[in-house]
Amino acid sequence: MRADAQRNAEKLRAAAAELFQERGLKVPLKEIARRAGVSHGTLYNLFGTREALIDDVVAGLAADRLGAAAEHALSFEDAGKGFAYYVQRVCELQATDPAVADVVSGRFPAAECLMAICGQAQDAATRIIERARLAGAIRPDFTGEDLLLFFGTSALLARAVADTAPDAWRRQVAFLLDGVRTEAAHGPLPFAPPAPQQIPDVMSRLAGTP
Amino acid sequence: MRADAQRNAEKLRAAAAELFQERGLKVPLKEIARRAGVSHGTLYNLFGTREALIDDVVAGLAADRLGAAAEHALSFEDAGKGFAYYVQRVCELQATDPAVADVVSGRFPAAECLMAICGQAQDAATRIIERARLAGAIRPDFTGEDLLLFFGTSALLARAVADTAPDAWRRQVAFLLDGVRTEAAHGPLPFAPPAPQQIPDVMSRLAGTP
DNA sequence: GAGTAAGTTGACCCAGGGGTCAAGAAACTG
DNA sequence: CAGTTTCTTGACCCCTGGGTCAACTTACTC
Repeated sequence: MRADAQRNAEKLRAAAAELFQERGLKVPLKEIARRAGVSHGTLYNLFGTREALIDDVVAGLAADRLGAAAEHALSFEDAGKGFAYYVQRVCELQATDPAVADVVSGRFPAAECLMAICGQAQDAATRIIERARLAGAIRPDFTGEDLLLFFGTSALLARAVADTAPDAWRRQVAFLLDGVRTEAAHGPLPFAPPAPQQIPDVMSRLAGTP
Repeated sequence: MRADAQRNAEKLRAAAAELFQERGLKVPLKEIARRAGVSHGTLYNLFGTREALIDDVVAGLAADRLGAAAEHALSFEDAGKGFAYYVQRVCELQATDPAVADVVSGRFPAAECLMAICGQAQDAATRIIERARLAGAIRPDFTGEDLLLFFGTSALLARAVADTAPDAWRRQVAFLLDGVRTEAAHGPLPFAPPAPQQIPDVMSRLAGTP
């Protein structure tokens, strides 16, 4: 590979990393090229497909973060607390990084590494749930699939509220946790709900252009 | 208005009603015209904007359904049961009719009648929640805004699972209800979770082209 | 410092959706 | 039935995004 190609690939990786993190994995490729200061032809030339770029730029990072979350969750003495930590942490990652949200949601089935990560995350989730269930901390009929669906909706919510009420998703997480754990008590809710006048904005983002 | 224009408007209303119900309120207008057997120019001519068409075709229907749900919810002796009914019923409406889902989500802020309905639904929700709270059936920190956000995510989930696991959303509703009510007991979950092999499909729909 | 291989560019193609409008067709009206 | 008004049509414009490729530039090699 020629030196200038190497440089361009680097510029493209940097631009992609930025844009993926800002706006998710389906940012227009031409925009990535623009930010990298390079023709979009070059992007296609060096990476071929969006999936390859994603695998190259995002996969490792996402794997690290999700892996760390799972590991930490399993290190808790209290399996129930570990479970709660995991759910919150993954949602937090999704909220702070749209790219991670897209990874967890499996939005790009064609990106190989990414799907592998997705699978690992799912396995981790299953283990964490199983552990909490055996400890009697969560209802026995809660499954990994339930959690994944929740993550999917939570990712969308987090993105929808990001500019308006960036912590609104935390309340939904709290409802889920309270709906799933066996202990009766409701903990106090984190943060206030969005103000009524924020709702139209948030709702339209939720359903609108993702 | 000329007789043929009247006829065409009727054909367009019918086609729009069908397509809105099948695929939600952001179906391409040209497709509506195509199904009506009419040029898209005629659609623009007779209705002007998508919002006008929506107001004309969907608003009344949605208002009726949501209104009936609210009314029935308030007719329950047990305020907590009324609340649970309302949440389930609204989600059910969203699941069976993408158009209603879009109405509840406020996806089209420019459609006047529709926004009015949205406001009414919100008021109803607030009343139902307030009643349940006063009866001590739900946690006191749960608000109408929380419920609306939940409806927003639930609409997306229901649509995502529609073809694959059409009742998967019911479990998330159950988690919410259990997370929100003051009684300790978890009811049995409605339906099984989606099968693991269904998850990729569902997740990609959740995040994918809405 | 040529010659050659490698890489870059931007004009170009496509599809899909929103929207407009001059010309032609159809329905009323007297 | 002719004249007038209303309505319809489909070609046309816009835009965004994905993707390709011939012609040009640049870097490496001898």
